[in-house]
Amino acid sequence: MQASDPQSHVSPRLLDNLNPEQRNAVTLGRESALVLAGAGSGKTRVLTTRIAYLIQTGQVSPSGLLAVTFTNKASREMLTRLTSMMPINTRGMWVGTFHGLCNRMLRAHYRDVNLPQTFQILDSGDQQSAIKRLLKALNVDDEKFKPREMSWFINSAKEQGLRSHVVEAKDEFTRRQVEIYQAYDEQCNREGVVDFAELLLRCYELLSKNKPLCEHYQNRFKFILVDEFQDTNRLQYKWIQLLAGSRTAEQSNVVFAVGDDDQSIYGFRGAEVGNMRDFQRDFANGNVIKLEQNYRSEGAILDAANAVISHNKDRLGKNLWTDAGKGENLRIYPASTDLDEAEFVVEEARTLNREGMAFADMALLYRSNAQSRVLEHALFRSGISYRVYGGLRFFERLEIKHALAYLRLAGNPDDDGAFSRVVNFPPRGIGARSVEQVMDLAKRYNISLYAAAANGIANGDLAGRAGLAVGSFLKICEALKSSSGKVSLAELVDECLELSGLKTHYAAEREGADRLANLSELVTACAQFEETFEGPLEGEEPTDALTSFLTHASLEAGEHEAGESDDALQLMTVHAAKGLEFNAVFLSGCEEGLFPHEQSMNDFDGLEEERRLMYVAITRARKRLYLTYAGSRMLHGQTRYGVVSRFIDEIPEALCKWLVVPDKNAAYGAHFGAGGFNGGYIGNSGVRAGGLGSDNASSGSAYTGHKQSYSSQHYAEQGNQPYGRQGAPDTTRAGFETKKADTHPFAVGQNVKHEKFGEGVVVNFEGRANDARVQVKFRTEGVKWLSLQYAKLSVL
DNA sequence: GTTTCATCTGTTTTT
DNA sequence: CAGATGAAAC
Repeated sequence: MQASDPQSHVSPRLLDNLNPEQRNAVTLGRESALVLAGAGSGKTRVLTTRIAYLIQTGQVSPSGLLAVTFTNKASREMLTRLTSMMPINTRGMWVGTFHGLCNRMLRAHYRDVNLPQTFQILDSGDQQSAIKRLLKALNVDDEKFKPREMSWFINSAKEQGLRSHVVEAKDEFTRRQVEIYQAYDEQCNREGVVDFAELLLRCYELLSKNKPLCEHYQNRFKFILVDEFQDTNRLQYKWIQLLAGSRTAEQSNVVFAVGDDDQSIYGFRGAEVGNMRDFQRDFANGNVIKLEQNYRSEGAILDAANAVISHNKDRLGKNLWTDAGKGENLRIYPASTDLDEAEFVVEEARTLNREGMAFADMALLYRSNAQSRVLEHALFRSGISYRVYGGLRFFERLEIKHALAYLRLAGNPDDDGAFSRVVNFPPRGIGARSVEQVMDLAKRYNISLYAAAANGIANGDLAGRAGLAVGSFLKICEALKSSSGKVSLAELVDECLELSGLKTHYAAEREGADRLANLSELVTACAQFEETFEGPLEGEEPTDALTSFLTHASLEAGEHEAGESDDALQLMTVHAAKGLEFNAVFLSGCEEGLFPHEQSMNDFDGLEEERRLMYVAITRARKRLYLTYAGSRMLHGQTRYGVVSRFIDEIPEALCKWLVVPDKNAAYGAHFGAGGFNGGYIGNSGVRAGGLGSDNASSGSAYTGHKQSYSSQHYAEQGNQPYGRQGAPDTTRAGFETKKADTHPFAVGQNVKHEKFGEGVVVNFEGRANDARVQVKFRTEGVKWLSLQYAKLSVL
């Protein structure tokens, strides 16, 4: 390797435009290293360029390296970039997520791990229902052992590499949990299914127990690259250790780990930041490369991020810098309510758009999904197109799950989860009673539900109406099973939708149109999948298209990729935004209890993780960042009063520009009337420094008379400590509702009465003055739009 | 056996 | 507030 300069073989521009640290990382020799890559420091670029570099310099063949990421998106991105850098056939390369790669190994050695070739993967929902089913079968009180908590217990044990027989049980309760854990694993084995954590654990055990096999992989993967290392859990760490080989340092494979401890935001699901420290000890041996130059955000944004994260105690230490200018200050908007916050975002996004920024370059972020509702509502009314990421994904939709359950049964009749999901869906006269009979039979003979049902009918245990109904269900499954080898995947699904009666069922249902559309989307998805589906590589176990598709459905859940074309504002949680960047970012709900979330703010680790989450949020923005919070918001059906997030307080005042809406009416009046008034709020820096009183008084006559309004009251009362306990929420509330009454008397939620339609409640409104219309949900007449000008509507 | 209504509950992030 | 579950009506 030293004989000839390896760089001479490298394609001409591969290493261009890399800064010294990046280049260092890319061209590193045969040694393990930890790359501490700050947000926006070109992490993915380094990772992919290194792969290209290793291949081009002949240090490794494409099949001799293993690159593992955390998300499907990241691995796809890696492959895309790689193919754009060099002509390469990525098929056969071991690039994927932890779960994807483990799945691949388990499929290849399914006999060694005691799994059926067609084993299926339980997603978290499937796992939950499996546990519920188990608890019922064991006659365990699911109030005392809640399925949620049980799945947490089981998953965290697995993520630490612990099987039930080695879990320590200090008390009776835990002992019982361990028993359930064991029973759960037995159930999964019986049914031939694995959950997410099992995928990793089973693979780890395969390698650790099967020395020749482990050595085979160790010999193969000379270079191992790990993305988002801070998100790895203990089991993943040990898996990497196994593959790296625990031989002498010279012989051991090279592990190149890239991560950012400041962006570790998955501790709640078992990720251990501590792995980064351990890695330095076990692998890198002090070999740490820091990427600290940020190419994404402008100065003020970056400074704010650094300031916030500096409050964390437990850090490896890293400070991002940029040679971009200071840029704009962060804009902070204290909204009166969540509705006000949403309206602000709408107005502001519109203004930015008018000024030339595409909506698609803006993101609206929130801490928890529940917050998106109000925001979406405001966007919907404004007519701005938007896209929500996350939420329920394609393969998680109920109707899709049902259809997939039939397909799973076609592939593996022992899948009791799938069986119970659809025995009586669509309803075919198999009630709880009949299902119980089948379950009893299954338990008595220790066989699957499917087998029990078949036996029961054959030997008369299951007779009469119940027997007939169950028989018809089994017929459907058999028909699908016999078709599965013969027809194409898409045809099979089509047949499944017909035979099962799902199509008919949803066609008859009042609100079934969407579900029907999704089902036909499923057929399309199958056709597409089949097109790209390639048989096994040489030496690989053949996997049929059906099993592959079902695996794909569990592992990838189907991100929404439609609608890329139109210019839509992007809505997502902060977690979902990790790795992305936008010209403008709105971070909503910057309130204590929400962000930091109340579930996390009480313990030290939780709070530090929340702060890292804040750091992630801030560093998503390139040019402009808005932080908004609301004095009150609806949460779980009741109004909650919030105070500004401590994280905002951790941002130096000099980087902030406070936006205040002194009076909504004045702002709207100006907005709709005179054209010149832009936005309706006044920039105010130094508010928190205590200068507000005078600032407020001098900033214009338009609103000085409205001391009632939330913002001014807020500051007037609280001076330079804006987030003390909320003093007078009642005034706030009154102020807000008065405002509503001014626009028209029928606020959302108002109970009203109509001469013809009777009583109802206002659910929406639009327009103003003469052409105002309200949407009313009547008790008996359904939902109607009414024009206030004509409809005789009275307040109740 | 199925539908509907009412009550309850749980609320962070996800491969 | 919404989704899930359970009890009573159909």
